[in-house]
Amino acid sequence: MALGELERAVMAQLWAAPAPLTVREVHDRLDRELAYTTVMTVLGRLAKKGVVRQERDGKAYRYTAASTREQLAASLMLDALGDVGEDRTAALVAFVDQVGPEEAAALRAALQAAPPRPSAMPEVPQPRTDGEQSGPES
Amino acid sequence: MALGELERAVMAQLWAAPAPLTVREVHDRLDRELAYTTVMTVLGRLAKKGVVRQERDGKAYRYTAASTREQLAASLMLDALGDVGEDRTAALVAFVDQVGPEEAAALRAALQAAPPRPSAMPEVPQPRTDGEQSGPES
DNA sequence: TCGTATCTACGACCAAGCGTAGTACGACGG
DNA sequence: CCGTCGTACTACGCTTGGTCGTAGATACGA
Repeated sequence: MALGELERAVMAQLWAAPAPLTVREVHDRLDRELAYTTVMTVLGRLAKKGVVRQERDGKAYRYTAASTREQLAASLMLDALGDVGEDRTAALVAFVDQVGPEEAAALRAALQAAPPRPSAMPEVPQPRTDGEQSGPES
Repeated sequence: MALGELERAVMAQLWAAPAPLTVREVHDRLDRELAYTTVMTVLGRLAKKGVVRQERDGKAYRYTAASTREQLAASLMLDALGDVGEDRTAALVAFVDQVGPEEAAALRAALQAAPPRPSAMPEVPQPRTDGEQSGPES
């Protein structure tokens, strides 16, 4: 689904904030000179896509990112992987070839942490793994 | 940049063919009922994006994919990684968490095959687009 | 030399997604 | 009762992708 430029900027604010933000708060934190309603529209669109969650707070809404930045990035990568590659493993090989050594190292470490066990659940608070979470599918 | 639906279908034909194809050939192989010019336009756009290369063959052009399907998938994944994640390694960890065990195994194997070496660029056709090369950037 | 079949080059149209914003309207505090 | 704040709805311009039509060059057979 891939976010647009402004959408990404908005997400950045949500990710940076420790707590849910209102439209006004997001608007104020964005450096750009935007109309209040612009930010509202964007947040609404993000909510419709499932990328952010909105919770009522009195008259206003507060918005939170539905998944972490990393999870979203991972989902997007998965999308790309599925879109073009039917041979996923081959694509992954190519991917490893294209990432730099640092990233390769990171991958190695990640794979070590999550062995071929389906239950790759460390004691880290895994965000909301019910029906759907990390996958704002396109 | 992410390809559209038709664009992907066209690419599939190019990847499936053993040799460069003309517009007509692609058109004939596509199952859909499309105007000849539609396929031509799409091929032209793909060429402009650097995803396919066109070589003159008499009056007509012959088209080839600029990179393998796997490489393109990998590039797209890289794009996704860069778009949302500034913390690339963390995103990679999340990615590993999201891929299935089979893919994880593939990754492991790929990492084993390609040790901490820089410049892991095989002799695969790099998208000859004068200005830019390895990246059908978004 | 004509007519026809091919091609490419251009331009056009439409739908969808994104950036941007105005207007209408309900709720609240003075 | 009135200004403020917040949401809902609508809209418009742009870009991109899907889909063609038309025009111009060219090759080939009659």
